[in-house]
Amino acid sequence: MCNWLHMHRVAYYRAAMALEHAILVSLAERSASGYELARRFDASIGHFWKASHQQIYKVLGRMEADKLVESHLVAQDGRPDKKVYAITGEGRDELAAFTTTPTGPEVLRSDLAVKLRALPFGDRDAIVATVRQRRADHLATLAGYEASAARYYPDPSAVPAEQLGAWLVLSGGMRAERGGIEWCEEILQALVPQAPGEETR
Amino acid sequence: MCNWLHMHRVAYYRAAMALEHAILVSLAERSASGYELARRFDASIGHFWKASHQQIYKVLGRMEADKLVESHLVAQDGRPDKKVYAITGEGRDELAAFTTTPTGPEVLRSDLAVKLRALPFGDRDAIVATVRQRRADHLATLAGYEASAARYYPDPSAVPAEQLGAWLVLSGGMRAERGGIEWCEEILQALVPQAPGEETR
DNA sequence: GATGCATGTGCAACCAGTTGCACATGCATC
DNA sequence: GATGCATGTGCAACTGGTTGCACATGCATC
Repeated sequence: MCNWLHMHRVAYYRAAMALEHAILVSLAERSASGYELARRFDASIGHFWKASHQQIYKVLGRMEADKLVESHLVAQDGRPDKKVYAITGEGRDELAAFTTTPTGPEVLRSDLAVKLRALPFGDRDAIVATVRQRRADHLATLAGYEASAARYYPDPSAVPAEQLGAWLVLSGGMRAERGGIEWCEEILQALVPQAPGEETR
Repeated sequence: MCNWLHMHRVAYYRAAMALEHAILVSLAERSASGYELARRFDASIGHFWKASHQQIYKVLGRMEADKLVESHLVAQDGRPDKKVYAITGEGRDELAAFTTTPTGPEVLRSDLAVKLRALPFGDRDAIVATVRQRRADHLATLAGYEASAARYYPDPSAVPAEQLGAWLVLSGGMRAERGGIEWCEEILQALVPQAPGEETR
């Protein structure tokens, strides 16, 4: 029972709705409640696609109306009931179709870049502090990724086929963090020239 | 004449409104019409912060109401009149204040990551094609950045202080593109194992 | 018994950005 | 003269996402 609006949306906006597809991937791997999905987005997928629980519930509702997922209530003891969502056949079709659509160039939005360009008009020390913070964030995120990598992919040259995609994503995440760290260090070198040893924190 | 809404917005949303700040930076460097700003966003700043001309006109209108910028009409011959915007003192204050606000971790949204995680549920060849396209896009963007770098910063070790921020942004852009290219190549190696020479396109 | 916390679902208001469209000038080209 | 293009400004409708809030269960802790 697709109404016109639904068809319109699927036809024209598919490329822009990656949150739906991220949820479909997550549910294709394992069924989950909205709450569990939100925590997965905090933990693994969320490193590459953030989503609040409110947004997830909203999208899940729409996806259920679109028959991409279906839910059933599960009673629990010691905790509130939960609504477990599972991907449908239509959802799997949509996910497969998504992989065949071309992806436009990534949109990157860098607050830090704007601040750097504002260097002549702003507070140099504050910007340096921001860069140090950013560097620390990248280091912490990288450490988390490396722990995941060591745990789940101890031998990167022999990743099982069904985990290859997830491994490549994690590897890309580590690359991005390392690149971010190097950029921060280049910036600090340029803005705070001093003995390299002092730049450890 | 700040109304309550305005104060509310400035107080709570400053960190999230980087487009305004990107425009302020651009206008601090040189006054411009909306049309010219849109082209700058296509050319230089836009590599790190996209904005359509419609969005720019909308934000400029709000910024003028907020007294961050001011405009005057300029008649031209052979072309339509234009409305040239200039940054105000208040705008410069706002820009300086922006540089002192902490920046949260960057939100990255990667369609490609979602597609990679969808590998077991989708079309491997189509994903490979997407990665090849992405790699080509990164190569083209990088070539553009390198041309800018060679032209405007022939000696990276001696960048004038007032251009340092812009140079660091450009350098970060090149880093990001090179990182993206390497990631694409890692993905292609993993998905299409073959003689390296064949992976040139 | 109150307070806080993890679990669990969701609405309402708002904001930023996209898409599609409208309309205007003046030049160059078919 | 029509058609297209670069220049120029902008509105209306919509979507994706954020923020703030509400409400519920049951456990542990003060």
